[in-house]
This record gives sequence, C-alpha cells and structure tokens, in this order.
Amino acid sequence: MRLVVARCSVDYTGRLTAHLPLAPRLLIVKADGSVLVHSDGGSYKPLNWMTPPCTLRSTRRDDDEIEADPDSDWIEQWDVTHDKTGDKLRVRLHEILEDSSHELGEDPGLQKDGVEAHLQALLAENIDTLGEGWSLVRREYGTAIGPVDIMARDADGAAVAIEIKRRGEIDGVEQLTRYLELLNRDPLLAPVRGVFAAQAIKPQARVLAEDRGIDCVTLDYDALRGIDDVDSRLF
Amino acid sequence: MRLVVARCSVDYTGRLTAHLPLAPRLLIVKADGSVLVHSDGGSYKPLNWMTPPCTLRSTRRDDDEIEADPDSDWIEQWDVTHDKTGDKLRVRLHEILEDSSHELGEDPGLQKDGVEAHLQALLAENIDTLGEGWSLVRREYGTAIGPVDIMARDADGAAVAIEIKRRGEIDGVEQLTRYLELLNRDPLLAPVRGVFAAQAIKPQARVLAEDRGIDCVTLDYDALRGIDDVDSRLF
DNA sequence: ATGTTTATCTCGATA
DNA sequence: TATCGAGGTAAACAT
Repeated sequence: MRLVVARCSVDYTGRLTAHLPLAPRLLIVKADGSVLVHSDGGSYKPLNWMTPPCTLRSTRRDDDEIEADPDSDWIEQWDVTHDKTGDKLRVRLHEILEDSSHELGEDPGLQKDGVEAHLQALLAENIDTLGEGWSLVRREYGTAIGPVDIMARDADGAAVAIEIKRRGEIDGVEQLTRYLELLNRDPLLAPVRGVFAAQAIKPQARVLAEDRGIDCVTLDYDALRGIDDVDSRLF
Repeated sequence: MRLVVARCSVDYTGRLTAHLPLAPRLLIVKADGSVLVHSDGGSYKPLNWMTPPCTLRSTRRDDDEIEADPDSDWIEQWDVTHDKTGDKLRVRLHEILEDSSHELGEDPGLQKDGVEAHLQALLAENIDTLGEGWSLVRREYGTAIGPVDIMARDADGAAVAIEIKRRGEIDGVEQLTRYLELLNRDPLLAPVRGVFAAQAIKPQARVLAEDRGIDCVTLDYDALRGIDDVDSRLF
C-alpha cells in the first residue's frame, strides 16, 4: 500500500465523466493496483477511485519539460485503466507532501453478526414462536418474482408466506404482497396467509400490512438467540 | 487528516456488531473526526468506519500496565462514539508503523457529467425510437403522486406513460404501476399504456412488468446519443 | 429537518 | 459467470 499526500487534479471517464480541480488530497494505491482519492472530510466514500482489476502507469516529468510548458506544472501523472470496463482515471500530481509505502499483507477479514440472514435462520429454527404447531416448509422458497424468505404451515396445515426484515418498512409489505398475489394463484397452495416479521415495524408499514390482512410480528433477536446482550456491549 | 499504519484490532457495535482480528491496517482520522479502517485490498469501502458527527477519545497505556497484563499488549486505544446514534467503534493499536498528519483544507469538490437525467432528455428527443409515429407530450408530467418521466402518444394517438431507469428493477415497475393506476382514472386520458425503459432490465422486473401489461424497452445510451465516443476519451 | 431516489453503489450468496 | 437482494448502505435531491 502506497500513501501519497499531494496537491493534485483528477479526471475520470467511464460510466460518467468527472473532474477534481487542483487541491491537496490523500491518494491511496492498494496492493491490487486500485486507487482511492480522499479529501479531509465527507467520510467513507472517496472523491474518486478506480476499482480492481486495474493497471496503473506512472509518468514523471523532468524540470526541462515543466519549464518548456509553464502552464502546467505537474511533476508526475498516474494513468489508471480498468482491465475489464476500460474506465480511466488520470491523476496529476503537482506537489508531493508525503510518499510512503507499507506491506500490510492479506487481511483476515470482517466478522459480522446480527444481519438479516441470522434473523431468517433463527426464525426458521424457531418457527413455532409464531404459533403453536407451526412447521417449516422451507427457507428461500422460489417464485418467478423472487424467493419468499420462509414458507411455513400453521397448526391447521394452511400455507403461510413469511417476509423477514431487520427494519420493517413499506417496501417489505409491498414485496410480501406481490408474493401473496402470485402464490394465491396456485390452487394447490391457496389460500396463503402472510406474516411480516421484523425487529421493528414502522407504523405506516404496520397499517398497510394489516389493511391487506397481513399479520405483523416483532422479532426479538436476543430472545431468539437465547442470549442476554448486557455483557456483550463494548464500552 | 491523520494517517496511521498499525497492527490493530477493531470492534464495532451499532446496527450490527463486527470484529476485525489483529492485523496491519491503514487508519485514517479525518478533520471532522470520522475514522476509516482500510486493508490493502478490496474496493473503496473501508473494512470498518465511523461516520461524522462523532467523537474520538484516545487512551495510551504505559509499559507498566502492559507488563502487568501480558495477555493484551495494545499501546493505544481509540473509542469513537457517534454523536447521534450512539454507535461505537473501538480500535486497539498494538504496533504503530507510521503516524503522520496533514492539513488539507476544504476540497473544491467533484464535477460530474453524464448520469441518468441525460437518458430522459435523450429519449424525449428521440421518442420515435419507441415506435414509428410516436410523439412527445411532455417530460416530467405531473401527477398527485409525483411526475411521470415522459408522457407520449403512440401512432394511434393513445396515451403512453414512460418510466425511465438506468437499471430496471422491481421498484421502478411498482412506481410506473402506481402512475398508471392513477392516470387511468382520468377519462380524458384512459386508456393509458405503460412503457418501462432502462439500459438494462432485470428478469424479475421484466416478469412483473409484463404480467401487468407494461412493455419493456432496453435503451442504448450511445446509440441514443448518436456520438462516437472516441474523441472524448482521456488517454 | 425530513423523506425519497440515485449510485462509477459495494458485497455476498446463489443458480 | 450472471443475477439477485441487502446494506452500519452513503450521498444527492426535493420537500
């Protein structure tokens, strides 16, 4: 990883064209050749970048060339080309304030916990928390317009389509509604009920769901996991 | 902007919990207090981060403390708390390989050109690419629930509502469906047909659209622009 | 300030 | 490989 702090200008052409005027910025060149251009604010996303796989070609200019063309005083130019899409990024460095390199090696990677996939797995394993005698048919039940998160049967053996979200918003209700419309055309399945399950359901989503005869269930992640979260807080 | 290259471990709790095991990484602390944790690979997204507004509290450990607890040999700890959501990021630095600071100042910002609004303008100018004898009624045709991208008339003079997306997904079909439902209540307009136009339409969106009697059209941006792009390339 | 839509989205899972 | 859905989506835009 190479870190360069420099006054630079940047041009990008690809899906769009974009330009950054001359200003001091942080340039990061990663081991895979990808380049990030960061300013000192507006976090997370670089001002400009090139994703791997890409190739960086660097050009230096000597003093004679700069004197011969006093209008442009850049001393180094990076031409980065994406290997597949052909997108191009050009960085012109006018003044280098720092330039260092480090060998970091492969990263062991991020360990995540508490996302939607967990909720789905936990609810599938504990489907009877929705009602006594309920049974799991299958997770990711495929349809022409996408997979239903969980298909189940209630105590009477009637089919139930369950949509799970971390946060229950109107989009999720619309999604479940589409599935129900499609599933209820199948005479072997119909009538199919709907359950909208989320850790928190927004009032508007709840109103819409209930107006359409869809039951709403609030999921307690920790209760499903069976762990008290008090000890696991950071600080 | 402070740049630190260090062997570190990272923990995050907020919307989810996440952990990064001890490894060498780049840490960026921006002027607004936001923190980025980058590895030497992946794309522009940090492994972990804290967005502003947030507060960083730094703790140093002296040699005595480290000797007293040989199991943990970190020498500095950053506790970063988001000021509004309370999300927490903890970085423990075990070995500092570089530590530098730079004053970059405000960035003049990115100038973009060539995104989705262009598609709408181009299609409006070339509405007959959808069918011979078609004519433009108007762009951004206002309704009570938002503007229809393009209203047009086909060769028979029948009204057509056109929804344009760069990438055609199910949300866009839902949007167009709502417009059509509303427009078809107007006896002066009805019957109104729907056209879903995008540079690429996902299969599931196409199924849903056609199920609802909406025509799908794939747009070719370059063909619409009718310009050879060779001259506008950077290098 | 708040809600909606876009994105050079990124990222992982899956057929 | 293409495609899909989720995201600590973030960021831009309109209200």
